Amino acid sequence: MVVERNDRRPTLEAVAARAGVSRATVSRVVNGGAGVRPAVRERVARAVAELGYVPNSAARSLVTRRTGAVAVIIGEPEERVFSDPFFGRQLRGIGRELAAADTQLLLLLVESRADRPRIGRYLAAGHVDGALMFSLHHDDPLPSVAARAGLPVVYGGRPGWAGAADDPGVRYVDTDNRDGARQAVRHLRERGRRAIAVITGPPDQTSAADRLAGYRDALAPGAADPRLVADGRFTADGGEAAMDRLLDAAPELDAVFVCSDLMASGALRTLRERGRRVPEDVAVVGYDDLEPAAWTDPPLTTVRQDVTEMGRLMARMLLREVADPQDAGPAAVVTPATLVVRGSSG
Amino acid sequence: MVVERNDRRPTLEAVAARAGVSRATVSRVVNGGAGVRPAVRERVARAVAELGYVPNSAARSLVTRRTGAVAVIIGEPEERVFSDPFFGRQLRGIGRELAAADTQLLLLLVESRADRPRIGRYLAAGHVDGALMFSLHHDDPLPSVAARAGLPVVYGGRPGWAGAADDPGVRYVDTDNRDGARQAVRHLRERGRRAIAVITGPPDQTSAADRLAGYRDALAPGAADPRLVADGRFTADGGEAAMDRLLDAAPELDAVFVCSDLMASGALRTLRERGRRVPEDVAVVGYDDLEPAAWTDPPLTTVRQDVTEMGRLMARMLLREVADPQDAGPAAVVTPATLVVRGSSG
DNA sequence: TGCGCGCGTGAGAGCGCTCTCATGCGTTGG
DNA sequence: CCAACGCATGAGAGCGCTCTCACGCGCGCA
Repeated sequence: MVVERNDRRPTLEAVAARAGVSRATVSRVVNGGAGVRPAVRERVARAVAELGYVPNSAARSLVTRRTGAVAVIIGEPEERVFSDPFFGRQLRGIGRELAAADTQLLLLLVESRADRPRIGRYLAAGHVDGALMFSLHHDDPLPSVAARAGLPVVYGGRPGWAGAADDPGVRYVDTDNRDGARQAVRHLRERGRRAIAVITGPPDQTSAADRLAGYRDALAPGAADPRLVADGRFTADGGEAAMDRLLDAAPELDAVFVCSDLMASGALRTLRERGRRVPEDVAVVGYDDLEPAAWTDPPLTTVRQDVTEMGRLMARMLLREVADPQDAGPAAVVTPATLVVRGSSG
Repeated sequence: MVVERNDRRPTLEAVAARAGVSRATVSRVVNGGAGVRPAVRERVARAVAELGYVPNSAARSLVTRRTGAVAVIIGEPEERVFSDPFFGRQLRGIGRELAAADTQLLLLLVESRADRPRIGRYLAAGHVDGALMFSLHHDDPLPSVAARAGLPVVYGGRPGWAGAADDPGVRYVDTDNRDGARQAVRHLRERGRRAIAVITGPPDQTSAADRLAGYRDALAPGAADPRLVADGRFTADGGEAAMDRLLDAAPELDAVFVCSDLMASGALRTLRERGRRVPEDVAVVGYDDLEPAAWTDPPLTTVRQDVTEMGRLMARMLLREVADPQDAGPAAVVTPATLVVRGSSG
């Protein structure tokens, strides 16, 4: 026997019938109730409550062309997303800002290559009013899918593809990586260090490229030395290996600017193993100011970025564009970086 | 000057006109193309490609009553979600299973109390076909909101409210916490331990309650001793404090079963501080088998649960119910727990 | 040659909502 | 006392899609 499940949820029509008014009036009440006599509004509100009416989002967004939701897309495998406190803090900022605008945050994880088409379709199909994108490789197809669909997007960090920085249609929030790096290196120079090495991230990430540029900016004229540059791939192990290579190539180095705290933790390990004292023999400055940075021995001097605030800014930018695509507002916002001096730099 | 942005995306109508067929035929092609002559199908496909047509999800789900998306709801603040590898691994299992069914995973974070109504509305409004819920407090309103909306839900871990376990309408995937605890305690007894203490989690979480029950099951008859039970609240600090209390109350204890690895790390700290050797004086068994468990000194004997597999099972259960609400299938699945013996238990 | 059948296609209703516009009522001012 | 106005309400179109049903064509069979 097939049970006829009549679990159709109540419609506007049903509420209207119960309250003895028209659909239009119920709609008005549900959407704020302006221009409805208090007595009627009251009656409708009661009917809504009694039936447990909730507007059907599909029907509503079919006509309003709005969904009240925005997607956050992180192009990293779960293992990184769920172990790096960076994303958590950024999401907190985003979440708060969106909640204030009564907008639902949908987190979409892009793990494998195969996820892209599905997510692209999801975006293009109009499930969301906009998207925030992070950590996409420069050849990721999602930005162009979004652009073709006319979907507002704000990027976390300056996107890497050619021309992105100058395209006023590409909106992003970034921190001043270049200046942060400059501060770090200047600080090392002020402490009297002269042979300052750098451990960089993957050159195809703009944050890594910018930090390297800042390092070069702040170096003494003529102090640039290719032996003092090593790629640590933004991982702890990579940092460890890079430090090894640097010490082999340039044993005389007396400082190292490491472009992420994670890599710095690896570099510290190598320095300890090879008997270099920090900061006496080699001063170390990291980048990011993750919590564990303060736990290292000695505590890590590093560069802080206000990640939560960046999240807020991204959300605000997106909401503004969603509300009014005409009103452009700034295409990019760059937040300052601050040096946090601890023991590792002497 | 206001630019008339005609960025309306192409509709079925437009594709139909271009291909010289009716809307119905285009719809057929878009949805698989069964019963359409190859030549026509080809023509339509070309028109779709040329116009970059993507079906409007709102219109579609208005009639199909399907969205092709399911929500994952985690009732924890971001800081926990994004630092506990547990969720990441579970999400990987879920994500794989959903991707195979071409279903989009939406992660909804519930941080503050104020988020609930919005999320409740999101679920009730029909944005998703079903939901997976984790870590909800037993008084969380979301389950009842979902139930009222007729939304299929599968819980991660047996839900805690009264009667949940016996209600065939409540579906969940859990691990056999009770048996895992039994194995742990039995193992300690086999190693000759007699005064076996336990550090539990919050009693309102079913996993904590079940593990405590398993501990009691496996104890020697008459060996139950209230001095040997302490609540560590599932945190490292809580475990540290609980161990302190246990040693004060029952200095003769020769083993402790700690209901989570995190708490065990705290307990190990206390034992070291108070000069008890592990495992010679006090044997320790944890629970969860998080990665860091193997890093402790000595490496932690613990109980492993296949978290990724649990995620898969949850997703599969949900998809099955979404596909056919009649076909109930099992209301609950309990996966086995396995003891992993390392150095801390002697 | 005639009838019926099956298959490919189109016409059109309807999903649940919003929004415009018309309508009807009460109110005010001349 | 009537015209004019404003405000609350209702009627109805239409958002973009799916799906049922009817239609017409070509075929096989009697």
